[in-house]
Amino acid sequence: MGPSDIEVVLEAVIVAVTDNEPRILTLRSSSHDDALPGLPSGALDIAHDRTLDRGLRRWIRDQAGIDVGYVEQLYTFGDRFRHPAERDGGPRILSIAYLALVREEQTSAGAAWWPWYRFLPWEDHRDGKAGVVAGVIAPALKTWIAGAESEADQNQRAERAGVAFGLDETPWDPVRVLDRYELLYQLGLIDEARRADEGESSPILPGGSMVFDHRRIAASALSRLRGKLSYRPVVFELLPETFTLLTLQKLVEALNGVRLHKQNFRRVVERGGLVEGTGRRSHSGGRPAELYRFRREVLRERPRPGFGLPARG
Amino acid sequence: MGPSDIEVVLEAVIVAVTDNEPRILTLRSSSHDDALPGLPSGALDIAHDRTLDRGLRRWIRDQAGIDVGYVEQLYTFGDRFRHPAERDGGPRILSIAYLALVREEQTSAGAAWWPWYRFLPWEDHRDGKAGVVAGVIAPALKTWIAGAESEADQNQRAERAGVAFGLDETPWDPVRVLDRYELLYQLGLIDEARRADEGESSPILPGGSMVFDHRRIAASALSRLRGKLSYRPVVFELLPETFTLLTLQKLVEALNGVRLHKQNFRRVVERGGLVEGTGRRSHSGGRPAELYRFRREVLRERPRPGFGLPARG
DNA sequence: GCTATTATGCTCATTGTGAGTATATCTACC
DNA sequence: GGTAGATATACTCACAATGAGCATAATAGC
Repeated sequence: MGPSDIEVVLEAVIVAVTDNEPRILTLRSSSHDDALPGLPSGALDIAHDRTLDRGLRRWIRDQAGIDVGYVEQLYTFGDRFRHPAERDGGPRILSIAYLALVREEQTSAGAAWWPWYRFLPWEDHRDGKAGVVAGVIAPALKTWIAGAESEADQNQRAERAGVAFGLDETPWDPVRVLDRYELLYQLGLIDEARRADEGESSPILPGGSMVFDHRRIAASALSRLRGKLSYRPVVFELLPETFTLLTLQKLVEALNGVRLHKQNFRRVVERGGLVEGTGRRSHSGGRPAELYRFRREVLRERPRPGFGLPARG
Repeated sequence: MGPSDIEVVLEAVIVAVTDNEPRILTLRSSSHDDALPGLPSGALDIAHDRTLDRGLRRWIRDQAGIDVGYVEQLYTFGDRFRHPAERDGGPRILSIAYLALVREEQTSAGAAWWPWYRFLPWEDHRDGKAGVVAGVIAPALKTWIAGAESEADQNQRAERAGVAFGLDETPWDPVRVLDRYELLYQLGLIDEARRADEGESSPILPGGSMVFDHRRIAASALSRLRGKLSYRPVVFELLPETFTLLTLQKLVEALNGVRLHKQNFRRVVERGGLVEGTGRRSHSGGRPAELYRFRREVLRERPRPGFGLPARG
C-alpha cells in the first residue's frame, strides 16, 4: 500500500431557503428504493481542476445543473472507515466538505431539496423548545450522566450535556449544532451510529438518516452557517436584491432555529446600517412593507456586521 | 495520471507565547544555508494513522519532540502549483493545515521558535498603528486603487483596501489577517509572490518569507486564533494553571496585536465569570497581584465566553 | 365601515462599554 | 526610613446597546 492510495472527494452542503424552511440538496445514493439520501459529491479531478473551488463548482454544475454563488470550505474528514468501501481494502477516502448558498432552489433530475431540519429536528426551536429535546433527548442524557463511573465523570458529562443542549440554567446556543450531534452519536441515538450487527431496532430519535457520515457534515455546515451569521452578512446571499424586513427576519429565524423580537430586530438591522430602504414597498397581507436592500458600506463602518442572537437564550 | 496521484500532507502552526511574544515553531526546509524557514509538516501515513488528528500528533512528537494539547483543523489547501514539486510532474499535493497550542516552548533539535510577527509585522499594533501600514502599505494601496480601470473598479478596490487595513474611517479589525495577507500578495508586496524571473529585488516590505505558501498558512492560523478568542476561552490553553490578570491581559494583547484598557479588561474578565481568584498572590515588581484560575463553569453560564475587542478600534 | 393582518414608532428599565480619576501595596535604592 | 517607580485595584460617569413592552398606522377582504 503506497502513500497515494488515497482518494479525495469534495462534498457539498448546498443550501437554499424557501417558504421559511432551509433546505439542502440531496441525491439518492444508489438505485435501491430504500437507499438513504446523501450529499452531492464528486472526486477531485487533478487533471482538470486547477483549484479545489473550481472542481467543486464544476461537478455541482455537471451533476445538479446548479451554479452556486457563495462557497466556503468547511472541514476535511479523513478518519479511517468513515466510508464502508474502505473496509473492503479500498483506498482511504478523504472528504473535503463545503458549504454553498444559492438564492433559489434550482431543480434538477435525481436531486431533491429536503428540509435541513428533517435530518436534525432538534435544531429547530421556532415553535418553542423543540419537543424532541425535552421528550427524548433530555431523559437519555440524564441516564447517560447517571451512568458515569466516578462523580468527577458525572460532573463532566453533566457539563457537556448542559452546555450542548441548554439544560438547567444554561442557555440554548443555536451554534452548538456539532456538539449536539456528536453527543447524540456517542449516545447511540443517531441511527448511523448503530452497527448492523445490533439488529434493526427502529429509530429512537426522529430525524432522517443519511449515507456514511453525511449527516455529520450537514451538522457541521449548519453550525458554521449559524456562527457566521453573527459577524458576516451572509444571509443576503440567500435573499433577492430587495426584500422586506419581515422576510429578512424570517430567514434569520429559520437558519438559527429560534424566534426573534420583531421590533428589536428592525432596530438592530436599520440602526446598525445593514440595510437601507428603497422607497418602494411590497403589498401582501396587511400594511405594505418597505422594501430594503443590503447596504455594502456597512463593511467599512463596522468590523463584524451581522445578526447577533439574544445573549440569554 | 490516475486519480490517486495525490499526496496528502499535514502541516501545523504550533503556537507558544513567551515574553509576551507569540511564537511559532519552524524548521529549516533543507540543508542550504539560505533556506527559508517552513512549518513542520508530515505526510499522512494511512497505514498507521487511524485519524488525521492522531497522525498529526504522531509526527509532531517524532519530528519536534512536542506533545501538543489543543489542536484544531484550519483549512485544506489544494490549488495546483502551490508546491514547486508539482511543476516537475510530481503528484498533486494536498495540505491539511492545523493550529496547535502549547503551554511552553519545548525545544528540540533543528526546530526554532520564531516570533509570529516576524513573518507578519503589520499585524502587531501594540505600539501604536504599526509603522509599516502607514509607511509602506497605505501608499502602495493608494497607487493600486488609483490604477483601477473604471470608477466602479476604483471604488471596489478602495472598499477592499479600507476594510482590510482600516483606512479612512474604517476601524482596524485584528481578525482580518487573511484578507490583508491576500491583498498584499496580490499587490506583489509579499516576497513569495514574486516569481524568480522577475529578478532579485530586495524585499519591499519587512517581514520574513517562508517556504511555499507556509506564510499564508501562518496568516490563516492567526486569523482563526484571533477570531476564536472572542467566543471561546482558548487563551487558557497557553497559560499555566494560575496567572495574574496582567499576564492574561498581556497574552490577549499579544495575540490580537492591540493594547487594551486595563481596568475595563479586569471588569470584563471578572464580572464575566471567566476567572476566579485563588487567594494566593504573585510577587514581582510592584504591588502583589492576585493569582486567578480559569473558571470552567463559565461555559454553562454564557453561550460564547471569550475576549471581545473594542468595537471601534 | 369593520376586522384581520402586517408594519412601524416610541418608551423604559437594565446592562454593557469606553474612558477616566483616585488610591493601595509592593520593591529597589538612597 | 523615606521616596521613587511600578504595579494592582477601586470607583465614577456618560453613553450605547439590549430585552421587553405598548401604541398606532396602513393595507385587504368583506
